[in-house]
Amino acid sequence: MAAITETPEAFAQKLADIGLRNTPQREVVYGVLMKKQDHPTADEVYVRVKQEMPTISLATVYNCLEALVQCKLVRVVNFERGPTRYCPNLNPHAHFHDEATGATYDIDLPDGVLNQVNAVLPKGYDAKSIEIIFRGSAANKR
Amino acid sequence: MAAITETPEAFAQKLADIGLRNTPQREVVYGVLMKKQDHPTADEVYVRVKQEMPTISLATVYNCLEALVQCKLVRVVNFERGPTRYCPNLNPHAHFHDEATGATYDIDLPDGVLNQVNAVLPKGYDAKSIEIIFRGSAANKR
DNA sequence: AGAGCGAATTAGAACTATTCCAAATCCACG
DNA sequence: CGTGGATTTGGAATAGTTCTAATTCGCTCT
Repeated sequence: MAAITETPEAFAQKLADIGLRNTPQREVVYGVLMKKQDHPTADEVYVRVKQEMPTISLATVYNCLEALVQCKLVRVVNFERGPTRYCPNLNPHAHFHDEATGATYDIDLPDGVLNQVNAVLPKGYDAKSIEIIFRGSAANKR
Repeated sequence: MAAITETPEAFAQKLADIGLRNTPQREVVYGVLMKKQDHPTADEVYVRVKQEMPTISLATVYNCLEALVQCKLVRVVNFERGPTRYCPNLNPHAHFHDEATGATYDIDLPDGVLNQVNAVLPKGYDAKSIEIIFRGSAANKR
């Protein structure tokens, strides 16, 4: 499931919270991520954004993605060699990587599971976030 | 905990299993990984290996690491932008990434946990492996 | 409305990690 | 001991990302 859709004001506020401005470019980049939640690379985002805003540069796409990550509207996903991917789903979830197709699916995580996993940490370790990645095959999904 | 130390014969056999030869370079690279289990990058491995075998090339280090990954003596670890890291610990374990120091620690995983985590997968998903990454701070470790 | 000013954007250069390539070398087998 | 396939090597090439310097944008303060 997608995160709650942000109003333009809430979006601007999230940026303002960390001292950044809202800009048309940042809105469009965020819009593109929300529209199709498939963990695109920066390059893929660039291609999609250019359809709405043909003058945008790749450097700006990187800048916008970084801004969105900073203000916690987007998460970065790095589970293999190769380009970083971006994920606007903010609910607690794991990623399932289908090795046959290369597709990535979000797996919702019930509250309990993260606590159970967190419990394996020995004394002295304090985790701020937990990331879980499955690899395997997914039968006829999407 | 480290994986059980391989005998040279068992090491050669693992390679042979997938149709690769043993070579001095591959032994040295593996030895370096076993000696200091700190998730080095290919470059770091290269530096360490050169002390024992000054003529080795970086391309060969990449080749050897790839060979070791193929025959499952080493795991690749990719949890952030930047160079791939290599891990010779084959026991089921998670990784804890200390954001303050950049250090990575292995966290042993009791059997039950992986099963519990696996149970969150909806019908149709079949996971061959599960990777768990913690991020946070570790008090006075190592 | 206009000036000033820091933030954001842009294009392209630079950089890093990795892979590719072609030539030289090694090694197992007949 | 010669042949063939695998491996190693150094350098060139590539992919993804970050950096840089110049321009533009858009508040804020008159």
